Amino acid sequence: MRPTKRDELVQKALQAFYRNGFHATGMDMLVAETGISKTSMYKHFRTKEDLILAVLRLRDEKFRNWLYRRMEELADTPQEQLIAMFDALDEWFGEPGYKGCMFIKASSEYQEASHPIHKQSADHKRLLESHITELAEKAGLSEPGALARQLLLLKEGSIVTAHLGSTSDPAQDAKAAAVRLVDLHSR
Amino acid sequence: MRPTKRDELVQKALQAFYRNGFHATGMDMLVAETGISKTSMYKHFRTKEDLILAVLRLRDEKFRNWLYRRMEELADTPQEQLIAMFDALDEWFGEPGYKGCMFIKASSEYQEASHPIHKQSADHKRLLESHITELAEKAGLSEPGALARQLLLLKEGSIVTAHLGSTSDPAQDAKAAAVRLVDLHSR
DNA sequence: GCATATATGTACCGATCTGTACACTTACGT
DNA sequence: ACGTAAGTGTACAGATCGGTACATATATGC
Repeated sequence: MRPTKRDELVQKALQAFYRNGFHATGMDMLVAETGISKTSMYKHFRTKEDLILAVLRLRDEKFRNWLYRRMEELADTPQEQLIAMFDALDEWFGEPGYKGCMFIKASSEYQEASHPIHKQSADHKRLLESHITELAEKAGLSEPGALARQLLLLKEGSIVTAHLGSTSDPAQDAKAAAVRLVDLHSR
Repeated sequence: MRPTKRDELVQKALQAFYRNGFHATGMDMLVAETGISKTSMYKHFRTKEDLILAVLRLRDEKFRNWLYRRMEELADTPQEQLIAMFDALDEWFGEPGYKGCMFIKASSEYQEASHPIHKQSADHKRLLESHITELAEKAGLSEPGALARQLLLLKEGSIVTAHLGSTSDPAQDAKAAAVRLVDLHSR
């Protein structure tokens, strides 16, 4: 029952890090953008790294919730939901402030596999894989694990491509490929 | 006919940036790692950004040369070469110091689409798309542009996934999907 | 031999980085 | 009414950032 300051900080820090990157966003900039004093920040989080980890936890929760819900809203059956993932992504790519995947960026700035930030980003991807695999199982598709991994490759590829100044529509390209792959696993 | 110092700097800076990231690699670290004096660096490049742009130019040249050549070495026909791209990627992912795609990382640290570093990273991806599209045309496959984009989504996805602590083998997953997609375009 | 170009080493500038110290204010529970 | 918790503002430490100044060394071309 204590939402306020700490959560407000994490939420606003999320936006700042997403917009500017992790190294490029200093604690003083966070003070300016959040209106929260630096003393308070360091009372809640011992280091900048701890704050980033909290930000990534929030992002993981928000993103997965959003994606899963949107997939369910857009389609009824598990098989159609797998395809609808790319319609959801398309919506995301079209948002004004779209700047790619926060976890890909985190792992780009903290590259060592042993780094906590890198590990937590990897956790996010693993949770996604579990969920998509389950969905492929529910859909009764063959080789659900392999199919899920392939669909997620299309997802990651489209996320990156949508951020890297593509002229085409990566989500639609990915969807077209996904339709074919799912079809091949449905018989 | 003046290879030496400048090229040596760019080459060693490439390794340092690839290993540590762009923001995280300071000019003093480059002095320590390259053995080249800071004065010399700033005689060749007016700013760190200029150096990074030169590094990305070198990376673009080296990477595309390597990939195109490897695809030709691994397969004879254009159609097989498209598939062989994923065997080449597999070799890359297995290298000791593999840390993902330098251009994805560059665009993660310099996110604004208008930023020169971001734009140059986008150029690299466009050059790849042209080449793969041409290859799909030579192979006589239907909708070569769409197929090329789909294969590149798999490529980018596997590059990211290989860096983000995947337990599976992203290049092989991508290859399996690519085989199916190419097959669907070959009739 | 000597000018010129290219390299080096070191010291430094001002700005910014993460993180801390300290004195002050506000709100709340009992 | 009063103690405690939580927040604020400012100033600063120590390190590092990108970039420069300046004096020196080394090589090459004519």
